[in-house]
This record gives sequence, structure tokens and C-alpha cells, in this order.
Amino acid sequence: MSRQLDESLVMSLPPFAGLARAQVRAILDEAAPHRHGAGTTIFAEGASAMQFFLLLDGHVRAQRITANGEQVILHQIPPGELFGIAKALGLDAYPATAVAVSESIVLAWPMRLWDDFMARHDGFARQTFRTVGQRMHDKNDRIMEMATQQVEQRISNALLRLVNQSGRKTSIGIEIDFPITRQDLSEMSGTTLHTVSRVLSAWEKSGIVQSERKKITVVQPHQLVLLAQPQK
Amino acid sequence: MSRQLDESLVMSLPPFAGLARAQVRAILDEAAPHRHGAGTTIFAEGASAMQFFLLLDGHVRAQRITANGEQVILHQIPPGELFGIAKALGLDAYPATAVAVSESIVLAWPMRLWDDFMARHDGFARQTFRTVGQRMHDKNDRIMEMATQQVEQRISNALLRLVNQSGRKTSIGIEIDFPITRQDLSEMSGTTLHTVSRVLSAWEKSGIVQSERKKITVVQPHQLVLLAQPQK
DNA sequence: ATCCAACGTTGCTCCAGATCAAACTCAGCG
DNA sequence: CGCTGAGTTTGATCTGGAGCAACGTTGGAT
Repeated sequence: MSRQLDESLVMSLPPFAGLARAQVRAILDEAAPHRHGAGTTIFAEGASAMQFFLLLDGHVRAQRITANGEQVILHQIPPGELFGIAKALGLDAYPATAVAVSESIVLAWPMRLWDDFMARHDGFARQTFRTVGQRMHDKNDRIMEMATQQVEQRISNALLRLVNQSGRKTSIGIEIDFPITRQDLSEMSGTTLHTVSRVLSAWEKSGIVQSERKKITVVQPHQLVLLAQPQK
Repeated sequence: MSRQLDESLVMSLPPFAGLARAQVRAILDEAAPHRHGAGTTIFAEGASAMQFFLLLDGHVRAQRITANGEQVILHQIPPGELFGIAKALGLDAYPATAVAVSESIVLAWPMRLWDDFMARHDGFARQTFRTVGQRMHDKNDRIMEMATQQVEQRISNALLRLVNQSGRKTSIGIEIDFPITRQDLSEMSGTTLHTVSRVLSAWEKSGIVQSERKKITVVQPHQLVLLAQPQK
């Protein structure tokens, strides 16, 4: 908190792209940096939205619990993205719980600065709209998948989304660069960890993916894309 | 198009609430009113977003088609709401197809006025955020339902959403005030028209709903709410 | 008045995937 | 270094609801 943040940290990120160094300086001076360990809750569903956030490093997921106690992962936030932006949705409380998936570095601003940011920096506003639009699009895709596709398709789509968002190229393929369990994947695709395990085993056998405990590497992305296609 | 629109038409609607009559006059002078017969497409998915719309009367639904040719209803727009607001999502093309469910009256503005509207009328901006937030919330709910609930729950939830949005009180209960088929309901809840038909028949037998061709009346809303609860 | 297409119902069969059960693997901790 | 609990695998069984088929109903077109 005492250490001063470097402007270059955020100047290249979409929300602040194109701002002068002095502007970025002013923005950073209002931000509180935080470190969240893996598994830590950053804010809870229903809590009054006092702050909005920028994920500098790590991975954060938005999730909710059903009346039953079942968890559903609604969205996964990649580094460089804004989150907790309740104001952009006309809300006063967070609509979901945000949890750090892996060790994460986050900047937090008091929500009272929101309107000011939106009005003063039109790049910030534009990027916010784009982010919201992107999320809406993802959710629409997911609804369509869950309404029409088989489990295997849904799992491929969920995995492809993660690859596109957080894939890291390695020698054998593209690796999801944060810890992910079968259970997580099942909560993203509306199935059970058992089914995910079976499907991944089958894929491993046919050489499409390679996986260890909490780690998945997609070896043949193209095959996965084919599997994700609605087939019938 | 030649007949002048009356200010009172829109002054009470959320997006324009609190504006002076003269301001509303100016806004209306830029609007093109349109009538769309039931079943008509207002704009198609992927088309360049040249206009944004306000639904004055009728019902419009946002839908998409899968690669398979299966249709999914993503959202239903009630009278008084803005739609086709691609700019609010940072998009240049409409993300879904908009179809009039029943005879609908719509105001259309050229999209170039969007930024101006957002900047000049903060009630308009606020209402836009709220609408987007509401839709996001609906989609999250739907994702959670489809991930965790049984068909009967999902159908009840879909029906309840329609009741809340477009229910009209009658002597026997609350009627959905636009034509709706079993097929429609199945496209809203990710199931088949056969299953919807069976479920509705069962509900009719137990007195929860009453239905005719293209018409559904919820007789015991409370029972429906109970059914919608995740149970197990 | 008749026809036809859209809409709705219902029985039967079948299977994808949930559920139940049990065992295995491994990372981290005392 | 052995223990424990989280994560994973795999088999066996069961079932919700899709798919298929056939028929019934109704409102609007001609």
C-alpha cells in the first residue's frame, strides 16, 4: 500500500489506454492495491458495492450458489479486466461472489469515483461497454449451448473459452494457466465432476488433451473445436 | 410517419422520465415510428446496428439460431423498454434477431444519436445501465437454472418470468398477455415442446394453470413459485 | 362449408448422463 | 516419513426426459 505503483503497469491495459502519464498517475493514486491468495473471496454476492476492481495479475471467478447449495461458475475474469463494476449494471450490490482462483493482484477504487471515471475518460467508458458486451455475449453462448448441446460439446466449449482467455503456449500444446479441477469444469458446463472426468479421460486417450492434477493442456485445439460443434 | 407523436406517449417511460416536455419533443422529432406485425423480424442477428429502438406497445423477442438450425429465445422485451442497443454493449452489429411476437409499435432512432442521448440525458443513461443489468441478471439466473435444475423447475421459472413481465390479471388468474406456444416455452427453457405439453397438462390437472391454444393463465401463482424452487 | 397447416396431446422406447459406490493418487503437513 | 484430505478414476445401476410416432383440435384462408 505504501509502495507507489508504476504507471506502466496499467497504461497498456485497455481501460486506460491512450491516457497521458499524468492522468494515469492521478488514477493510480486513488487506487488501493491488494493481494488475494488462491481461494480467497474478494467480495460476496449481495454485498453493497463499495469498490470496483482491476485485475492486474492472477485469475478471478464470479460464482453463485443455488438455494440447494450447488455452486455455478458464471464467469471467469482474465488479467487486465475490470470487475465488480456493479454501477455499470445499475446495481448497488454485487450480483455474484468474486473468488481468486490463483494468487491475484488487484487494484481497487472506491465506487464513488465511478461516474467520474466514466465521464472523464471516454476510453474507460468505451472499454467498460465492451467488457459488459463481451460478457453478455458469453452468457448468450452458454445459454444456447446448455439449451441445445450434449455434455461433451458443452465441456469442449467451456474448455475452449478458457484456452482463448487464459491459454499459455507450451511445447506440447496450450495449457490453462491457472489451477483447474474437474469439479470446476463441471460447474462451468452444468454437469458433474464424474462426467467431466470420463470425458477428459476419453480425450486423453485420443490425444486431444493431456492433464494432470489441477492442470489441463490442450494438445490438439483443432480437434476440440470440432468436438464443440453441435453435431447431429 | 407524418402524424406527429404525442409527448405523453414516452414521458412516463423510464428512459425519458424527468425530462422537460420540450426535450421530449426534440427527441420524438428524431424518432421514426414503425408498426411490426406479429412474426415480423425487426432486425437480424449480425446486421449492422444502424438504429436503436423503444418498444411502445406489443412484445418483441430476441432469439438466435444454432448451427443446427435450432432456435433459442434469449430474451423477451416488454413494452416501455429499449432494445437493439448494441452501442451500450460496445457492438457495431446486433447480437441477436429481434422478432415481434404480437403486433408491435416501435420507435426507432438512428444510432448516431446514441452517444448524444447518453451524454445529454443522464436519466437515459441510468435507465440503459439498469436495463442491461437486468438482462445480465436474467441470463445469470437462466444459466444457473439450466446448470442445476430439472425441466419442470426450468419451465416454471420461464413461465414466472413471463408472468412478472407481461402478466395481466383476469378473473381466474394471471394471463400471459401475448400469444405463446408450447414450442416457445420450450425454446425459453431448453427442452422440447413435448415435455412442455406434458408438464402443462399435469399442471392443468392440478389446477395450477389453465391454458388454451397460444394462451396460458396462471391460476395459482404461489404453487408455481413453489414448483420453481430447486427441490431435493 | 371445407380444407389445411399450425398447434397440441399422449403413449412407447431408449439412452445420455446423473447417481451411487469404491478405490486410487498425490501434495502438503505435522 | 507416514498420514490425511483433496482431487481423480472407473464400474454398475437407474431414470428423466428426449425422440419417435400417431392422432386430435382449431382457427383462418379460400
